[in-house]
Amino acid sequence: MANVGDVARRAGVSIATVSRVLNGTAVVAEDTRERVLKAAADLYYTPNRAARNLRAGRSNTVAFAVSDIEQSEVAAIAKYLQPTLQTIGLDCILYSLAHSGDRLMRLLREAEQFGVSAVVIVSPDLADEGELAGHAARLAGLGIRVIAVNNDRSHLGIASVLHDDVAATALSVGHLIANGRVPVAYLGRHAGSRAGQARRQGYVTALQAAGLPVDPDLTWDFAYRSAAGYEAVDRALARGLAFAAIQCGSDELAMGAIAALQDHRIRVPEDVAVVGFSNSPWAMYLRPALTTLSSSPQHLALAVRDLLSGQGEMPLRTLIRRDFLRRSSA
Amino acid sequence: MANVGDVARRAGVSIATVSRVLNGTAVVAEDTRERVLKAAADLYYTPNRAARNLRAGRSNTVAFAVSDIEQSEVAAIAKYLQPTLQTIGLDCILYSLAHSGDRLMRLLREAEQFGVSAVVIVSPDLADEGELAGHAARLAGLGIRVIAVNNDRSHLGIASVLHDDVAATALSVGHLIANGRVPVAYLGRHAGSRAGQARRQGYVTALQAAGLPVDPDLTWDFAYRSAAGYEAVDRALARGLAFAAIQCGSDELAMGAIAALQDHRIRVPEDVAVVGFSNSPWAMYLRPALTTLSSSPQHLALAVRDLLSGQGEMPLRTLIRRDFLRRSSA
DNA sequence: ATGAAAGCGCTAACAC
DNA sequence: GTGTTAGCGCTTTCAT
Repeated sequence: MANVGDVARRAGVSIATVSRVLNGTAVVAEDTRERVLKAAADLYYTPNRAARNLRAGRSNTVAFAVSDIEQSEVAAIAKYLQPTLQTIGLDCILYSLAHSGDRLMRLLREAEQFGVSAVVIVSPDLADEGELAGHAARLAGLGIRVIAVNNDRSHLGIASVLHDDVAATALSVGHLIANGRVPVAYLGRHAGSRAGQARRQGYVTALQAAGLPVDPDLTWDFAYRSAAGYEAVDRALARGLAFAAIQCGSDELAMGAIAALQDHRIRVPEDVAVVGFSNSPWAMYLRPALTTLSSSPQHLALAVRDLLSGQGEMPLRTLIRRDFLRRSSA
Repeated sequence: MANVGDVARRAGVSIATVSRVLNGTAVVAEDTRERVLKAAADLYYTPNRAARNLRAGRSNTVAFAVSDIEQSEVAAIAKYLQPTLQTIGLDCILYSLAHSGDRLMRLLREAEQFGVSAVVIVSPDLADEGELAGHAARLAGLGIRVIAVNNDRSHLGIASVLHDDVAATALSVGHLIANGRVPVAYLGRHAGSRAGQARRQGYVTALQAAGLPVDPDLTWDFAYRSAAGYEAVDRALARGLAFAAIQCGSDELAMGAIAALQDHRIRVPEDVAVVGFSNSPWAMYLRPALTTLSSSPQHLALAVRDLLSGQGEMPLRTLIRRDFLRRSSA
């Protein structure tokens, strides 16, 4: 593999001139310039990343830390984030957190060693907030930016790009109430999840705005996956709870919930309306087609790019709206 | 950030000794060893990756090239691959191909520049085979391994780790036939997909083994997503085609297919049986619960790890079986 | 406008 | 058993 020395020799110039031409750092005589470019092309020269990084003290890679890449909204973000960041010369290193707070802290602790220039966290999981804020501040001092996506960590001084989940859930639950679908239950993990808390907050807001009581029995704190949705509804029915609608914290949960309802011979939407969250690609192909809240992974990706390419201050909070997508399930 | 020099100074030794202790490359007196370790710990020393990579001429990162991270089987592989490779000191750089052959070729062409030590391709898309084989051979010469996952590229000399899709589909279609669910249709992209071709091959094998004709009208070549599944079945019904079962090339397709059948008031499984492919986390929460073929992303990840950690020859083909998971849809 | 040379942090070959 | 030193490939002063 050719290096600057090879190119310099072939072009009959010094390595400094090669560097100048290739990086456009200084004015070089036109004919020299052309000789260098020709030589570089002839030799299929490509700069060595490790050497560049060593020299620069930076790495142009961001750690993309995800709680669970199998969740549809997380996968959608990954899909758009990688190509978007590539346009500004950044690579994405995938880092699976597997819902482990320890793994997140380890990543933050070792971010320097990892040699990343930024950490993008896509994990709703709760974490030791003091430790998180501490790491973020320390890394900021080292020039390593920490960004939270689809989760609000702005109160920790961490730049956060997210959907307005409070408003979204309030909008959706408002619709359910307006259509007489009461009482409304809320199904979603929130004890251990920032995003879950925001979503539940919207639910509570809508109930209060309508002057309805918040029944603790109708908030079911379960994980995001379909299995959890099934189990939650199955248990609620076993307890004899009455409800006319379920607002879910994810489409996967909604799918599990609908399965449980159908297994109990409860019709959706006639007997119980169900609303999902974040419009998975398959949501409109469930039967009944799933009513849900929209998701804009492209917008999230662009906002992250802007944060990472911007030089100065980063806005601490970027909010993206979700729309109510009415289909058949509610 | 502390470096070897800082540690050496603090421990009162030379940088070479620090390196020896930290890497265990040579015997060092016990007390010296301890002083060095203490100093390193005190200074929170962590080796600089760029320097290491530059020195070693390697990078310990693998490019994880995926056609579409939103597809459930691809996401599952990503989920297991990253932590598995981390155990042998490799990072995964995510690289979205977005089903573009050009992007794959660019990645292969620039793999050196990218500084990756291996490329793991998880893309069923067809590509220019000559070019692909050429790049793989060139990269092998440079010590950069190319591995195909969930796709057979072994005929190009590329080490491939995959499920035995031919056997899996044959098994499943055999079941359908044995239960009198004929004629069986096949729904899945195969004109542009290696994996799709293998799956269809299994379908043809099963039909022939049973002495049944292969009706070209009953092979529907559509993309993997739910929307495509819906469209395929909708069109088949509009054409008045008769069939008693559909073997699908993915669970997403099966979901779309079931929606289309139900919209046409055709009952699943009573009128038409439907089988998916690769057991998505949500497959058992569809109603009817989706009969499908199992998937073993953990096994794939382990096999990839073995290929990447092995020094000598890599087996050109590692096959992992899929089981028939009988649920309600067939 | 161009070249010589230093140095980023690390490892390993070579002394002693 | 330990220290000295060269050098991986690159960018950037500092000269000229």
